[in-house]
Amino acid sequence: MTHNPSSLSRPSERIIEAASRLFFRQGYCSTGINQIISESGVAKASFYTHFPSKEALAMAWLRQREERWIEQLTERISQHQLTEKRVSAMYTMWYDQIREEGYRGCGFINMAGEFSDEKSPVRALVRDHKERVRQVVANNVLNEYRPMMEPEVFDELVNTIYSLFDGAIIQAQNFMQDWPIDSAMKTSMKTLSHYRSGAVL
Amino acid sequence: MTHNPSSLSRPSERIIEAASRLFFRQGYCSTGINQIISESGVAKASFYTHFPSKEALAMAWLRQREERWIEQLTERISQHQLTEKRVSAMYTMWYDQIREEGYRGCGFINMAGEFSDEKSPVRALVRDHKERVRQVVANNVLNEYRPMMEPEVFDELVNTIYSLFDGAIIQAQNFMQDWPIDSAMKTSMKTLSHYRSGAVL
Amino acid sequence: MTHNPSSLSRPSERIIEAASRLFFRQGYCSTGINQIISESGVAKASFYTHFPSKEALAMAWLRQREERWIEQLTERISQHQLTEKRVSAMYTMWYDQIREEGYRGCGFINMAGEFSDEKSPVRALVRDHKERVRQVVANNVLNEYRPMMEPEVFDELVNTIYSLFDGAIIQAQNFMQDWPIDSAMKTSMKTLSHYRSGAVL
Amino acid sequence: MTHNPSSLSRPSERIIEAASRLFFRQGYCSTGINQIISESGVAKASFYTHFPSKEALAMAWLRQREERWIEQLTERISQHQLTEKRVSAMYTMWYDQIREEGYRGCGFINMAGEFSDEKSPVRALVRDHKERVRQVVANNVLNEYRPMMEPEVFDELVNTIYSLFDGAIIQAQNFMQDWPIDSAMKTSMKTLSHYRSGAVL
DNA sequence: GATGAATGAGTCTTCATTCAT
DNA sequence: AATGAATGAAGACTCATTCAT
Repeated sequence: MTHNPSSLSRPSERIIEAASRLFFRQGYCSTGINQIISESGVAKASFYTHFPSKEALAMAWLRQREERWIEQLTERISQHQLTEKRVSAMYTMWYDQIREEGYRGCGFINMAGEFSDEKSPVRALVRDHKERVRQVVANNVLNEYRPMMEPEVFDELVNTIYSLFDGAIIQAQNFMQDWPIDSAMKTSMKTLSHYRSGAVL
Repeated sequence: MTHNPSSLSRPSERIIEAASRLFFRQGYCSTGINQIISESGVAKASFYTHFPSKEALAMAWLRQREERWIEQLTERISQHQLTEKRVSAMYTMWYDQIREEGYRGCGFINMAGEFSDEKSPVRALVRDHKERVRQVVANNVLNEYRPMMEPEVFDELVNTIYSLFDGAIIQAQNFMQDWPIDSAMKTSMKTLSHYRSGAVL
Repeated sequence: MTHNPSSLSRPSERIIEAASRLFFRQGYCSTGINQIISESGVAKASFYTHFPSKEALAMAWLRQREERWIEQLTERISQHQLTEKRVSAMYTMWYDQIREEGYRGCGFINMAGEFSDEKSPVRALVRDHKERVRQVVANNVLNEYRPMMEPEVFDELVNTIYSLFDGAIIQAQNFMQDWPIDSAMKTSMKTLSHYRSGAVL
Repeated sequence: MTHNPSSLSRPSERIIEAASRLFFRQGYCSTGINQIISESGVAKASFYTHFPSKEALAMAWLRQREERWIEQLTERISQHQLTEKRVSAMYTMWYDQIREEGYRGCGFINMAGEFSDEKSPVRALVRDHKERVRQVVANNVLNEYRPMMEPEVFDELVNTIYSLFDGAIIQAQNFMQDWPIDSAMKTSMKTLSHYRSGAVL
């Protein structure tokens, strides 16, 4: 019966949807509660019946983003059997993002940058996210390689691929160009083949 | 009458000194003008006689930081002849930083994260800085390798080393641990040897 | 399912019980509806089915407090026959209160202080309470003295004893010490003996 | 050159003047910063350049009131030599107040009632004020009696007179009538004569 | 060059209350 | 009778900036 323009019926969903857009594009500090409520079409007090604080909303958003992000990542990866294809699937995810209007890099990293206290729960969320991505790299992307080498060597490989990935995201955000992604993908491929060939042992 | 060691004579220096500390540790948005003037001991109006705006102060700080940073980087690098030693000199610079109380990653990247408009002059400064670091990698660190390979291959090498470096900084900030630095250094070394051995041709 | 000792079955009772605690300890203005409903375990809308407004709740609480207070006072007084003992019974009631954690003086007086409009029904309730206490002093405490003196002298005695009592309560709250109670009790005793001896006639 | 309607040139004075009126008449909680700034004609931010918080303003007001109050009290007392006249001078001060539009009792007591935490600096101010009044009673009002009796007896007398005084103020506020003042003054006089006649030794 | 005072617009959050179910 | 959701108005306070001296 309710058909408002933002198309999401439940207020808390509309709030998160607005926060998602605004926190990601403008940053946490630069986005005020006023903007969030005006764009989500709820009253200020209504906002606070759904979220105890602005920070709590940020965390709700990050949790949702985490869920969807991991879901999308694993789904894309699972469409390939070959490890190399899986690695490149990770990067093509970013290719799509980077082309969107107003690319802003990794939402998690950006949020962490605005919470200087490393004990902040937001920082913990970001750490958890990054750790989970690392696990996806280990268990879903590179798992085929695990039996081929010593555990510490495998861990080293995982860390390398993962660091290349993160560095590329940052640099792509910084330069607003593709080459960091390309470069990291190429290096990742070479690294893979070297580890596979046993050159690193 | 006040002669503590950190008190600098000229107001504008004291302001930048305070901004340096506060912008880096707390972030740009989370640091108010009031805190800056109170910690630098100047009157509010005096601040605005030295800097036209908060953003201008941020830029002045970044320019100073850029200068000192490149200076320190090139100096450390120039103390070694061997390329491998030079690469490891880059990383040891971060080892020192990461151990300081309240490590906050790369000040430039963090600032860029708070200026969402990619056309902002602050963003330009950050891009310039990162580009300049890339040039240091190419001209001061890896220059010995340049004649050994095709230009595009050399560029690829530079990008790889540089991306590994940036990724490590981010992840060290995120996890507040050493391993990303270690991992990136190791991978850098291997990458070097592979490129040197011509395996990548 | 929740069966803690302080949980009362009927919602309106639980609400008054919470209000009693909170209004008394924190004051009327400083206590929000939210805290009252959260501590009484009822929904916000349920609160308003039982009480038309926050002020109405305050009045309900004061009425209950009035009832219990007078009841307790008269009961304590009635346990003694001697007028002096009865007077001291009034004060020992406060001795017990003053030793409780977070003594806050007279709940009625404190409420009156937060309702600046003297025409407010809350103010009327407080006036009624104080008048009733005065009547207890006249009819239950000092009644033995009434036939001994002219009516206006008796009224004077009643007012004196009662004012000493109220002054002591205020000062005990202010200084958080016993001496005002002690002092007022002593003076009350002396006053009694003087009036009895006819010195005041 | 500046002749604004509120006639006080300096903003901080205008703010305290407004606060004085509003805090006293409406109470602390019921008076918002917005009302204070609108009635004193300063911008919100200007308020906060003069006072760090609402509570700090309340304290500034109480300090000013304390000063003026003690000043006025001692001056009135000093106009009489006879102890009985001095005591009655204390009470006539209240007679004047009580007749003003919107009598609200003792500003200090009312403030204390709104700060439930007895460790609050406001509470400390109120305690200090009341203690100072007690000292005025001892040193300026009853000092003539001091050599006539044992120290503890004198203290007892002081406490009694002072408690009668405070009780009268509260009750006058409560009933909005004169009789508590009359009654307390009469009792004070009798108490004086009894102590003087040595009846209490 | 330096400064204390002033400011409009904004910050996040809470208020007591009402509505639809 | 009970409730989860919604709200306009107000709460205290901070923002980066400007002005008169």
